[in-house]
Amino acid sequence: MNKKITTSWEDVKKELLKDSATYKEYKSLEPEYRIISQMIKIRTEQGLTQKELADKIGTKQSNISRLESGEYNPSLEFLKKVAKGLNKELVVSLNG
Amino acid sequence: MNKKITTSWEDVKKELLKDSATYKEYKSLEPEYRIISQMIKIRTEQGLTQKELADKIGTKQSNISRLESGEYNPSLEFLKKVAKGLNKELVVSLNG
DNA sequence: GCTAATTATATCATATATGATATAATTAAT
DNA sequence: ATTAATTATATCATATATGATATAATTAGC
Repeated sequence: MNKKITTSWEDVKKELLKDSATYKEYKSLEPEYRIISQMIKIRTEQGLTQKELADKIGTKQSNISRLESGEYNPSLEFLKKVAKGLNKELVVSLNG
Repeated sequence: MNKKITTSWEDVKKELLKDSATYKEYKSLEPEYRIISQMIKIRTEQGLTQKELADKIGTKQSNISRLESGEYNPSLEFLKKVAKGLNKELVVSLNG
């Protein structure tokens, strides 16, 4: 009836990562996380660094990082600016 | 060579309206104005007043009015809340 | 026209986004 | 492994979004 009692750090990390993945998947359902994922994807596809993107739109690398972290609630204007820096158009609409 | 010198108030108003329409058309190209127009349309189609919508999402009528006026820069969260009040999903993405 | 309902505007308090700088942590290149 | 480049985190100052209340203006029903 005994399960393993000692737990390696690797096991812990694996567990943490699983939780993290679940959490991120959960979060990815929300529009703000979807748009952020899309922005990161496009930025990297274009071979842009955060700093380069920041320069293009007149802000700082740390602010791009903050946006991409998904830890806050950006304004429409800011998203529009970033979209422009990626040579994309921001589209916002209602579905359902 | 003379054009009409006296100008009626109606003429002025017509001119102002024309400018206003042009301005609104110009503004409507921007995503924030598109989404706002869509929200107003859906709200009225659903027969909801600003107050009713406000109550549903825990804010005040004046704040809905402010949003619908298009005179400021809403956050993604706020748009999401309003979308939810309209039983819709907010969709944000990059095009182009 | 009068009244009620709805929407718009003004204003204040507060929370929070944004810009900016510094620096830590991570990743890439050699 | 070291160094350089990139990204993440922390923090501060400032601007602005949001909630709230009051009231004006507009619109709808009668």
